[in-house]
Amino acid sequence: MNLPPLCEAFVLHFGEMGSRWGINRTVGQIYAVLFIAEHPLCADDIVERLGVSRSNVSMGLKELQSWNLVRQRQVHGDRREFFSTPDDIYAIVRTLVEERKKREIDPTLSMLRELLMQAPGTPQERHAQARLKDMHELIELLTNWYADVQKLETERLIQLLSLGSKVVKALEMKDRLFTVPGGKTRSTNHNS
Amino acid sequence: MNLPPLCEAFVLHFGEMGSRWGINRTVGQIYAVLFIAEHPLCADDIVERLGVSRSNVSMGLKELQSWNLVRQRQVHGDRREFFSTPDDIYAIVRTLVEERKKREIDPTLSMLRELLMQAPGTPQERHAQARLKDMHELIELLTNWYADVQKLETERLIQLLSLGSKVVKALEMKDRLFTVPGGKTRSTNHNS
DNA sequence: CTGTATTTTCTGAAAATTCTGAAATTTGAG
DNA sequence: CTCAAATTTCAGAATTTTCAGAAAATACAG
Repeated sequence: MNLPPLCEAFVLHFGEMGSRWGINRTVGQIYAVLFIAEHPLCADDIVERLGVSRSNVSMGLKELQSWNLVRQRQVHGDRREFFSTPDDIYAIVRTLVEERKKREIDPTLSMLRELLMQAPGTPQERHAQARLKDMHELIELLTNWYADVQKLETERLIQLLSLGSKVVKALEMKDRLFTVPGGKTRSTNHNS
Repeated sequence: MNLPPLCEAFVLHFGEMGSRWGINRTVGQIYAVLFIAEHPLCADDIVERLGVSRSNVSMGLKELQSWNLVRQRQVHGDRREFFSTPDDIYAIVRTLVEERKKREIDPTLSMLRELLMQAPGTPQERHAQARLKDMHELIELLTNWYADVQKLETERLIQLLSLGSKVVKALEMKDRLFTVPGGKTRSTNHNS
């Protein structure tokens, strides 16, 4: 691997981590190299840095593009294609979450919905449906939260995340302010 | 696979999904079977339902236990060991997040911290460190949010998630209430 | 302690995946 | 259009993962 030690350490770790996700090691490494690169790189730059075959890099880049995690760029006066990751790391995370949702959550949600429509034939199926219903509700709660929060501009999102659970206390205070003294505390609704 | 159609569909899907995570197909299926089971199951029950080898089930259960995703239970007057998933699906998700954090995020954070301590030798390394710093800050923001929110009881958590981004508006209102008219709007701080 | 039920570990075979070099295709300059 | 540079596809080799069945270990009743 043709990289300074610090870069190499990062790339190796990222490769390992990648393989704990569905992504294979090389694809993870390609991404890491692009992430820390000073300029967009062409495929042969990556070959040189990682010491893997040209075809392997080609496949890896194709995979990363299918995830929208790398963009293809033109360098003036150069016929080759160059690749880079977005500079904005928040944008990267948004993409990552979006894509994983699309590939893992959405299909699961449709599966669950479909199975919940069926009439259970046995007590075993009836019980299974009850469990599936719990799972479905939780996933809906989470995806609705995500869909909502995902619309915020980064600045707002950071604000929200920084607050963490303090939000709950803040809202209690607000509730107290707007609730008739002695009346029942107005509960927050549970819709998206 | 010896299961009613509805259960089988769920188990198969879960197995597929499992293999997109690091988990292998059979382990995913074992989990699914336990998740929808009416009672705790012993290893042979799982063998019968999934039609895989006894040894495979043994390995799979061991793996799931290492993730704290299944618990081992005793059935009165039976020498065999039985397994089940927690009833509370929120608890399940908490465990899942906790374990993934432990295995993926925490090691990444230490790696990043370590590399950020090093003195960059080349401009290339200097630039890499800048990128690593961005990544480190974002991960810290997210894990701090998680650490904070994770402490909430489920009821509160649901409340918080249900609100989604409406929280931001609510807080703006609160800010307005407590800000001196004409003064600069007090910004919310960015610490955990 | 003995014998049986149960679980775990081990081993090699089968399956899946990752990866490479070669061949085929695409792209664009001249 | 022609040619060379660049990229992609492909077939099979190398590697890794998964899996079943055998063997070993463990637990426990009597």
